[in-house]
Amino acid sequence: MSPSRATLIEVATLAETSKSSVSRFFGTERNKLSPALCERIERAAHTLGYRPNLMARGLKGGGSRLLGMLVADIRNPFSVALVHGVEQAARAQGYSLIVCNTDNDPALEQTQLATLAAYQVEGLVINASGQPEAPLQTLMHSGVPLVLLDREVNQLKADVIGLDNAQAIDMALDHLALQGYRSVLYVSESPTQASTRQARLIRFKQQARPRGLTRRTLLLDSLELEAVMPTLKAFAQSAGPTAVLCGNGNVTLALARGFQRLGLAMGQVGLMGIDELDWCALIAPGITTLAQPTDAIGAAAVTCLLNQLKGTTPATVIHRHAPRLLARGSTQRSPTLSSFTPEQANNP
Amino acid sequence: MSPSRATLIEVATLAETSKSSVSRFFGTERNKLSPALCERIERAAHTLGYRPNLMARGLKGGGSRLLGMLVADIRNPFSVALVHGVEQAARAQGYSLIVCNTDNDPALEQTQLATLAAYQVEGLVINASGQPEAPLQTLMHSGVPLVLLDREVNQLKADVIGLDNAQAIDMALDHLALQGYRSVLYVSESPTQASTRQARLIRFKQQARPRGLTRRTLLLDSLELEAVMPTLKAFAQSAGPTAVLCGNGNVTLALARGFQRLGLAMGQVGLMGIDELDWCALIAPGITTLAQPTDAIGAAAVTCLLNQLKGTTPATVIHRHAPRLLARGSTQRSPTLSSFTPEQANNP
DNA sequence: AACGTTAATGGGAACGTTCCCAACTCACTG
DNA sequence: CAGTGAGTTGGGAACGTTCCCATTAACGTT
Repeated sequence: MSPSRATLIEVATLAETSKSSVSRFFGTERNKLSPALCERIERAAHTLGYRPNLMARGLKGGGSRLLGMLVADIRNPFSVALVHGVEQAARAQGYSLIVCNTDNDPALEQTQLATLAAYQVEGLVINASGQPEAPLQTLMHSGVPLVLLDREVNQLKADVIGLDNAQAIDMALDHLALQGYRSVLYVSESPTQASTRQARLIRFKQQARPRGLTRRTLLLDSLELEAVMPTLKAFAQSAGPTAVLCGNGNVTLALARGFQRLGLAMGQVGLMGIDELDWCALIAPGITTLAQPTDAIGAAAVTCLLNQLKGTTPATVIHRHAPRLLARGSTQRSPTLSSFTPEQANNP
Repeated sequence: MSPSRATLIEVATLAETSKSSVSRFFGTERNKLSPALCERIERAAHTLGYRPNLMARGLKGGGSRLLGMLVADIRNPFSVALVHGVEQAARAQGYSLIVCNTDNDPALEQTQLATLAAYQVEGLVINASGQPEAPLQTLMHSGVPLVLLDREVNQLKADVIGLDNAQAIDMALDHLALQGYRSVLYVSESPTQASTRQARLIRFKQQARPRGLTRRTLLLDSLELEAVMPTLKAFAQSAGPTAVLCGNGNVTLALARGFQRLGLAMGQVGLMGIDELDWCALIAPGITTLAQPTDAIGAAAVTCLLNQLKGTTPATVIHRHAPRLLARGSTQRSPTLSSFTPEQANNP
């Protein structure tokens, strides 16, 4: 009834050879086989529809060819872009990716980590939501290669790959200053858990004044409109040409809502965000953003992982990637009167 | 140096018992063990930091506790929402999910399918990008439970779970008619590959006229603005209050761009989309959408899969889920003059 | 002609589990 | 007091691979 999957041995029998040879054929030693045998095996495998059982392979030293990835929030488009980059790079190297979402829940994160480990992944890409220092320490100690993506974990001495946050903040401030804004409000979600948020916030505090900008910050536990409005309202009425800088995509969304609710004209009050989103070019007059090179970051993570696996360090992996500035109308103080089009908005 | 993972046997030795008992402890037969033994094993496992090797378990009949999911386009927010729903439900049932993205590439789809099968997944959730009929047929035949998500596959006799497309189109048409539009343009990506697109298109063609609506369709191979503009321009100038209905989220994005480029006022020319997106409430005056219950759909898929696994069919799984109408300004012909706010826009 | 040397193959033992079956211990029954 | 049965426990054989080592054949070299 159910002709459950063919096995190595069945192929061997049909090809009139031994399991060793068939194993070699599907492994890395195909060149050690005579052309004749190769062809017999090929044919047998094909008629039986044979596919190696990766579980069995993973069991015996051959390696599971599996990479694990932990994502803090799979519904965040930025995270998804990272997943996409990592998956693509992994596939290119012959690895599969098992993705676990933690929904920003540190407890769930621990569970998922255990699960990933249980599947004998050969390497782990971690976009942490909490600070799972202990379990990761254990994992590293037991020889599992490990790369942190976007966010660091406290004391953990591991490779971290992500945006060059300092450069990003600098670029943002330079752009805002150049556009004539004199006072900047930096809005971020609570930076206690995520290293990236801290790094950006600190850099902002250091670098605003040297550029002649008055600075102010707003740290949010919730992105509800109610949490945003009072500060935004007060800030919009304060002195000097003012601009708001958003620490990530979610914040940009929240503030775009805030602007709309207050009837603020983007540009007149500047609005700029880190992370590029589908709709940023769409909302008139277009929201200026710093786009992260997510595919490159994902690929770098995989490269880094495989380097660790091989023990070699052939190509240097770039840990801090530069963002790309997409300048649009939301940081232009006096809008050109020509009608706005997405095309114009997409070009810096 | 690397105290690689503890094994069942090591735990058994430390607990001074047999591997059978330890296996029972971590399996489903813990109740067959005496409390004393349980505690010894518990302690031993804890001091050794033991975690069962799921690869080994998967090898011997115990089941891999792995579910596979194939996603057509992981960068589509709708797909991600489905992944989230499936993952959540799977976890609740003690299963892990391995997600493979096919980037809408049928060739890649075949590869990924093979990979998933190679990992001995216990069940498969397929959001097809092509028509991988043959490989799926094989898979089903070899006893792997299988559920199609959102899209059907030609001749394949398998459960399909997704939106009630007919109801969705009916709801959209009802809404548009009620709002006073008389002529509707339905825009969809090429419906050759995706059953969902076909179903919606057909229903639209059937149901528009009975509601007194003049109908027109636009099928797109590309979502580039150039492909959209001519038809949109012509349609906007045609007779009767006109409205555009978008077949999915991507199309909604493309048409929002088109409206903007032409300087069309949303509402005056209606705009409505299937799939809810972050920014639909944000773009003044808010885009009316039909939201899919993605979590419910994902959960239903898992339930369906597990029913097949158990052989029982306890609870009936709803295959056709109803959408939820989010009425906003983009389908309101004469905008109320009160200032637009997202809050108002979110309530039907 | 006897001897390495290399290339191509085959046979078994692992890998860490689960599952089947056997064995042992009790407490009860007849 | 043997016999039955349930409740526990242990021993071994799988599962489908890979890897190590042994074997064979073929080919030069001395």
